[in-house]
Amino acid sequence: MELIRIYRCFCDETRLRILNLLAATPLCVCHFQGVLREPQVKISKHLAYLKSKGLVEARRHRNWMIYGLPAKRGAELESNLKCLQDCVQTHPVFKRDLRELAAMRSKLGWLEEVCPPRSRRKPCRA
Amino acid sequence: MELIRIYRCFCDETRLRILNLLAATPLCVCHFQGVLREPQVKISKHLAYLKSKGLVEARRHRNWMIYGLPAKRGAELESNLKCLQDCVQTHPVFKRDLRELAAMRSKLGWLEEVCPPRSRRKPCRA
DNA sequence: TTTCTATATACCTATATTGACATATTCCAA
DNA sequence: TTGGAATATGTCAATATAGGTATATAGAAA
Repeated sequence: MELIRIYRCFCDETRLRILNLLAATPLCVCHFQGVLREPQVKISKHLAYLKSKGLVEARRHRNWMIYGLPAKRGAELESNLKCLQDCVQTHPVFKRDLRELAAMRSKLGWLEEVCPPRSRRKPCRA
Repeated sequence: MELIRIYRCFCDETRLRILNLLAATPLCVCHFQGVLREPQVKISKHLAYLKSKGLVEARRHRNWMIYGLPAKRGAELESNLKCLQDCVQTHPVFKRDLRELAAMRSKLGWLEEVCPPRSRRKPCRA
C-alpha cells in the first residue's frame, strides 16, 4: 500500500529533515552534508532509501547527484508532504535546517543549476 | 520526536485500519476482531503498541477493554489523523472496514456503552 | 470455588532498519 | 591516464518490528 511506503519513509528523523529541505528546492548530496551535518554515507543511504520508495527522484549533473521531490506525486504523497510541512513549521531542528540552507544558497548563489561548475565556486562541503 | 512516534505507528496496515475505525468511535478488542478478521493476539499487540506510543487510550469496562483516540491530542497527531482520513477515503479496505463496523453497530445496537452487558447480547465476536 | 470470556504477555523466529567502516564507482580535470 | 571530488555500495553488528504459538491474567457468572 502506497500509504505504508510513505509512512515508512517518514519515520526517520534524517529522512524528515531531507524531505523538509527538498520541499524548498532540489539539492545535491553535498548540500545535505553541509546543512544536516551528518556523515556522507548516512545521507546517501537515506536518499537511496527514499528513492527506492519513490519519495524522491535523482538526476546526475556532472559530478553531482541532484535529488528532488518527484515531478508528479500521487494525492497521498502530496497530502502527507503538506501535512508534514505544517507540522514542522514550529520545530527548531527543521527551522534551523531551512535557515542553514538559505545561508548556503546566498553564499553560493546558485539558481536552477543547483551545483554550479567547479570553476566558479568552492566545493559545497566547504 | 513526537512526529516520528506518530509515523512509526502509521507504518503498519493493521494499525492504520485500527486508527481508521477509532476515528469513528471507541471500540473494544472484540469489535476489531470482528471487523478486521485478524487473530486476537495480533490486534492486541498492535493496540498495545499504539497505546505505548500515546496514539490510543484504553479503559476497562467490565470484561472489555475500550480503546479510543486520546481525549486531548497534540496538533501533530490531530493533523496527521485528519490527513490519514483524507487519504483513506478511497481505499477499498478501509471503506469495507467502516461498512463492517456500521453493520456490527446496527446489529448489536450499542451506544456509549460500547460493549453492552452480556445478558443483553451475543458475544461481540459472534 | 470453578469456569468462561475477553484480553494481555512470554517466547521464538524471521525480517527490516540503522549506523559505522571500508571500499567501489563515476565523472571531471590536469 | 592519473588523481581527486562526489557519491554509492558491501559488510557487519545492534536493535526494532511483526507474526505465530502457548500461556497468563482479570472480571463475571455459575
